[in-house]
Amino acid sequence: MSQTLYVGVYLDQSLQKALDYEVPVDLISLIKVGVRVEVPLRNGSAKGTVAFIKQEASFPTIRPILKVLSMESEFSDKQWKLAEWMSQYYATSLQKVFKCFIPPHVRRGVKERVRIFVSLEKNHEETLRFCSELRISNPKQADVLSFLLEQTKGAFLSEILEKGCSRSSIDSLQKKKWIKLQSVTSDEELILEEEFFPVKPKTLHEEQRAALLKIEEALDLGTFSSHLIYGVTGSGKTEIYLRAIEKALSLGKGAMLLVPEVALTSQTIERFRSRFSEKIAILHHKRSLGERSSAWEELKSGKIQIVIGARSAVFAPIQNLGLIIVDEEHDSSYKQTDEQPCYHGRDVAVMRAYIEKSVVLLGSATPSIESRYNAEMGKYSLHVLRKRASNAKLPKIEIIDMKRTFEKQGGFTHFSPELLNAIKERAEKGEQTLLLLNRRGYHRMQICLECRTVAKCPHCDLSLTYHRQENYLKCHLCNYTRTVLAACPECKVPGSLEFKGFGTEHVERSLKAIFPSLRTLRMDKDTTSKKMSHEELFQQFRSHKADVLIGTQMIAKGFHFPSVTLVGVLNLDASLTIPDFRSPEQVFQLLIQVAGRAGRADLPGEVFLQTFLPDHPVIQMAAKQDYDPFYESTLEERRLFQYPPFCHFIKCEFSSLDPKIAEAQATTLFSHLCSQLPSTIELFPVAPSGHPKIKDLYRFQFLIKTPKISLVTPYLRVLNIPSLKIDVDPLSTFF
DNA sequence: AGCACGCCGACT
DNA sequence: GTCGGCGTGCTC
Repeated sequence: MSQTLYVGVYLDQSLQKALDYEVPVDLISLIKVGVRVEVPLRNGSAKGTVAFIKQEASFPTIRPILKVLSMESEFSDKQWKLAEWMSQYYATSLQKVFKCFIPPHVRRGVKERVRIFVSLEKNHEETLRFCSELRISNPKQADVLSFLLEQTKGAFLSEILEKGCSRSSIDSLQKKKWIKLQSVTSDEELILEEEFFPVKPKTLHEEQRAALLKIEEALDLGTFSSHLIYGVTGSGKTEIYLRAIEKALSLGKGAMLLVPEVALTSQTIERFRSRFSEKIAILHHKRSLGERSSAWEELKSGKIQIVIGARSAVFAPIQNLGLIIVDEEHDSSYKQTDEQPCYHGRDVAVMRAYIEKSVVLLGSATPSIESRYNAEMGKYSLHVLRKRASNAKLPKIEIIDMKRTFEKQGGFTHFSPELLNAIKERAEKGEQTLLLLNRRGYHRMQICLECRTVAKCPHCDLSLTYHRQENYLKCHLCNYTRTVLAACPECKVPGSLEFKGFGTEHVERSLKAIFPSLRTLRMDKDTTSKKMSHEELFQQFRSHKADVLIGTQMIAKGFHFPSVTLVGVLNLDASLTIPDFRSPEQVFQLLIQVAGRAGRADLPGEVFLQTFLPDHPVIQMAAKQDYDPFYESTLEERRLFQYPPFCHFIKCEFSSLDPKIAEAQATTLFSHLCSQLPSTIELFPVAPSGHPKIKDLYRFQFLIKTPKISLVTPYLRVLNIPSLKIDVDPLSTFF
C-alpha cells in the first residue's frame, strides 16, 4: 500500500514560501530532495527545486508535479545542511539561499558547453556609421561594435567579455538587431585549453615546512580542522597551498581554492594549472553559462577534483571535499553586500569545511581582526611565516608629511619632491613605480564659490565627478552623466564655478606635465571597463609598456610585478576618516598590501607614504609593517567598545523611492524589535545610510548589536519585507 | 517574480 | 462607456 507523497518546492521566481505539490505515482522513484522539477502555477508552469518530502500536504487544493527535470539531486545532504545554516545565520529565506546553490546555468537548464558566437547582423559600412553615432550616446556598445568590426567573421562571446565589455551592452545591441548571437557547441577542451609546463615544487623554508607538516597531519586525520596562515608578503603561502592540494589529491580528496575576485587572473590560474596534471575547474562570472555548466557537471561526477573560484565557488558541488583554501581571507570581495543572503565566503567556507569534515586553510598577510582573534581563542590553528621565501627584505616605508610639503611649495601638490625624485630615478634605471590614490576621475566635484552649490547627481545623494577625457560630470554610484555646468544653477553668478578635489586622471596628467617622457598607465574602474580589462592592463605594465602605474586600490591586489621597486601612496587620509569601526583595519590592510608590491627577490623596494596625518597611529603602524602591534591595539579598542569580534552587528536597511516611507518602515521595525528583543541586545537608532540616496532610492538603516547572532535572527527570519535588506556581520556599518 | 484583479482618471 | 495607469495580493 503506497501512500500519496507530497513535496515542498522552492520556485526559482522570488516566492519566499515553499509551495506544496503532489507526486504522481510514476514519478515517486525519481523524487529526492534537491531534484529540479517543473510544476503547475496558476494557468502556466514554473521551475523549482524540491526542498522537503512529506506525507501530508498543508494546503487544501494540491496540484501534481508536471515533470522531474534532473536525474540527480542538485546538492548533497551536507550542502543542504550548509543551506539551512546560512538561512538561519544570515536571516534569509531558504528560497533565497537556494539561489546560491542552484546557479543560473542549472536554473535555466543549460546543459551543453556551448560557446556563443557573435557576429554583425548588417553590413560593415552601415555598422561603422552607426558605431560612430553610438560612440557618444552609448560608448560601451560602440566598443563592442568596433571590436567586431575589426574581426573578419565575428568573435566568441567570451572573447568580447574578456576585452572588458559587459554582457548588457551586447544584449542591447542584439535587441536593436545590430548583432546576432549563435550558440555553437564545440568539443574543444576549454578547461585545459593551453599547453602547460609542469613546474617543479620549490624547496620550503623552515617556517613553511612546519606549517605544511601540521596541515598534512590534519588532512591525514580526515576530520574538521581550521588553520590561519599569517604570512608576510612573499613568504610563500602559495607554495603551501599547492602542497596541501597535492596532499588532499593523494588522499583521493577534492580541493577548493577561493581567491578574491580581482585575483582571478590567468597569472593565478596558470600558477596552479602548471603544477597539477589533473584538470582544474575555474568558476567565475565571465565564463559562459555553458562553460560553467560543464565544469559544474564534472565536479559533480567527481571527474574534476580541484576548483578555483571567487566567492560563489564556495558552493561548487565538489565531491569528497578534503580541503578548502581561502586566500587573502581578509579581502572584502568575499562578502556579498548587494543582495541577501549577505554571506561572507570565508565564513561559509569554514562552516562548509566543518560540515564536510574537511580542513580549511585561511591565508593572509594581514588577517582580519576576527580571524586573528579566532586563532588566539584556539578556534583556528595559527601558522606564522615571518620570512620572505627568497630572503628578500621587506620594503622600507617612509612617511612623508604633506603639511610640510604644502608649506614649502606654498600650495597643494600631488607629489612630494622626495617621491618625484624617486620616480625619476626608477624610470632611468628601468624599474617601475606604482602610485595609489583612492579616487578616480579628474576632479571630485564642481562647486559654486558664491553660494557653495555643488553639482549633484539627480538620482543619488552624491556630488558628480569631473572626467576630463570625456569632458563630462559623472555619478560614481549610478553612472549618470551630464555636461559640465556652465553657470551656477542656483545663484547664476557668472564665472563662480570651480572644480575641487583630485583623482587618478588628474594625477596622471600632472605627472606627465612634470616628466613628459615618462610612460604612464592608469588603472581604475574607468580604464578597466572601457579600454582594457584588468588583465590586459596588468600584462601591459608587466611587459614594461609603462614606467608608472597609477590606480585605485585594485592595483594592490592580484598581480606580481617583478620590476616594481617603488610604491607611492598619494593620499589615503580620506579613508581614515570614514566613520566606521573597520576603517583603520581596511586602511592598514591596503597599505601593507600595496607596500608588498614593492621589491622582489633581488631588488629592494621602497614605499613613500604621503599623508597630512603623519602621526595617525594606523599610518605609523603600517609604516613599521608590523601586524602584531596593530592587531593588539585594534583588538583592545574593539574590546573597549565591545565591537566585533566581541559582538556581532546586524544592519537592517530599508530603501524606497519615498524617503518618508523608507524612514517609517525602518522606524516601525525598529520599535517592534525594541519591544521584542531581550535587553542584552542593543539597537542603534534609525538614521540615513552613508549614501542616503542611490538610484532614486532613499536608504534608512539601523544597527543591531548582539552577543550572538542566533538571539536575533529568529525575529528577523519571519519578516518578509521586500524593501528590507538584512546584512549580518556587515563590512561597513556606515554605507 | 509574474500575473490577475480592482480602483481611478482620460478619452472615443 | 471603455481603455489603461499601477497598487495590492496570491500562487500549492
